[in-house]
Amino acid sequence: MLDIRLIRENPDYVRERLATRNGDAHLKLDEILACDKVRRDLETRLQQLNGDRKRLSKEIGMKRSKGEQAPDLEEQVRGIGEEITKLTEQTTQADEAQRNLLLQLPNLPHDKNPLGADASANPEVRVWGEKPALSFAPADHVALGAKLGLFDLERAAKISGSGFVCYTGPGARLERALLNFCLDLHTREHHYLEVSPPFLIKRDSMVGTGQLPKFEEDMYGLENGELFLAPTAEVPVTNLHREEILSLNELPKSFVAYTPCFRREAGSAGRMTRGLIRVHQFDKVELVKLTTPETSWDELEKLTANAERVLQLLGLHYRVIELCTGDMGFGSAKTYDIEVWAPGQNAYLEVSSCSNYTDFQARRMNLKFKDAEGKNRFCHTLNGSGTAMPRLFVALIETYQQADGSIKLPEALVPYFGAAEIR
RNA sequence: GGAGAGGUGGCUGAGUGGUCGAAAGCAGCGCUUUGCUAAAGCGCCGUACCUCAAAAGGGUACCGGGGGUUCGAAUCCCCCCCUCUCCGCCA
Repeated sequence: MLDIRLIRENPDYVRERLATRNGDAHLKLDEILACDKVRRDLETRLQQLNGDRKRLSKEIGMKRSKGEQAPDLEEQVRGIGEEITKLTEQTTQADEAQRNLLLQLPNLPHDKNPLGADASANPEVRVWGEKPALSFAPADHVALGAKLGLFDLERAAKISGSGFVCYTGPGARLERALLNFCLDLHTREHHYLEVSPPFLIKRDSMVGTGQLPKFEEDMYGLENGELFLAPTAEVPVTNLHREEILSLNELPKSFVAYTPCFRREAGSAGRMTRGLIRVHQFDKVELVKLTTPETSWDELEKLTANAERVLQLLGLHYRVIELCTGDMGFGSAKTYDIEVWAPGQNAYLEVSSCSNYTDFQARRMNLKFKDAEGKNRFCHTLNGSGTAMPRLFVALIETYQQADGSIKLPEALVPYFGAAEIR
C-alpha cells in the first residue's frame, strides 16, 4: 500500500512512476485525492464535535457532583451525540473507500528500473555456466518421467483434474531430496531461520502481502472465503511479524520455508503448461527477509545470490534477468528472475523470482521497526523463491539425462537422493 | 463440541460510570552525583489520525474486535474473536 501522504504531497511523481507499469493505476490518483479531501474534512468536523461533547459532559459531571442539575446542557449534548453518530458513519465510509482505493494501487517501481512494456524488455543481468552439450537429441521431461516412472500425470488428473501431478518412486524421492537439499543449504550455509508455517491463510494475511483484494480469482478459497490455500510461503512467512514493532538489532530477519503452493493459474491454460511446467499444486522453498529501508537493496542482492547458489551447486546453467517496469508483479519495486536452462524444452524456465517490496507489504501489515532515534518506521520486505520445485526438477532431469535414457545426478544431490543415478 | 477463567501501554499489573490515555513497578532514553566494571536521585518515555506552509503547539480517537445503554463507558449490557484450565471427541 502506498503512503497517502506521499500521494498527497507528490501526486505528479507518483503518477509518473505508476504510469511506467502496465495497467491504469496512474489514472486513479485523482479519485484517491478527492476521497482523501472528503475524508479529512469529515474527520476534522467530527473531532470538533467530539471535543465539544467531551467538554460539556465533563461540565455536567462537575455540576452533578455539586448537587446541581443541568437539563439544558444535557439536551445540548444529546443533540451533539446524534450528529456525531451521523458523521461517524460518513467518516468510516470515507475511510474505507480510501483504503479500498489504495489497496488497488501497485507498488512504485524503483527509479532505476529498466523501462518497458513486457518481458521482451527485460535485460539479462548475468549468466552462469553454459548450455550442456548433449551428444544426442534431448528428451523432454514428460518422456523421461514416463520411461523412468518419476511421475504420473494421467492418474493425478483422475484424482484431482488436469494440472496436478503425482510423483512416484524415484521421482517422489528426488522431489524430497531437492527440498531437503535447498533447506539445508539455506539454513546451514546462508543462515536463514527455517520455519514451517500453516498452509491455510486468513483473509487479512492475504491482504497483507498483496494477493487480496485484487487477485482473489487466482487463489483457492475455503470456508466461505475466510481461508485460502497458501499460493506461496511468502504469505504466511511475511505475515509472521505483522502488527509488530521489531527492534533494530534483530534486523534483518531471514526466513526459509518449505510449503506446497496452490494456484488456480486461471487463464494460463495452453501456454507453456506441458507436463510439470505449470501446475496447480507445487512445492517451493521460499526465502523471506524483513529489513530496514537502508539495507533492503543490498539484502535483495544477497537473497538473489543465495537463490542462485542452489543452481550453481547442482551445476545447472541459468541466467538472471531484471524485470522491466511493465513486467513486474503488483507489489514489487524491483525483481530479479532466475531462469534455468531446460534442454528438453529448449528454453529457460523461471524457477525463482526475487523481489524487494519496499514498505508496500509492511504498510498493509502494519509491520514496523524502531530505528536508532527511537522512531517507528515501516520495514522493507523481500522474498524470493529459493526455487520452485517442479521446474527445478524438470531442468535437472533434462540436463542430466544420458544417451540410454537414465539420469546421472550431480554430486551435491547424491547424499540426499541416496544413489548416483536413476535408471 | 460442553463448562469455567481471562484479554489494560515494550513487559508485569492497578483501575467497576465523570478531572483516566489510564496508578505503580520493570525495561528504555537523558541529566546529576558518587565512582568503577555498578548504584542512587531527577526528568522523559504509547500508537494513529486531524489541524498548522513548517517546526513548536493544539485537537480527536484507541484499554481484544463490533454493536448497545448513557449527558458521559476501560468500567454496565449483547454478539464475536483469541488465550488458559477441566471434560468430551479424534489423528
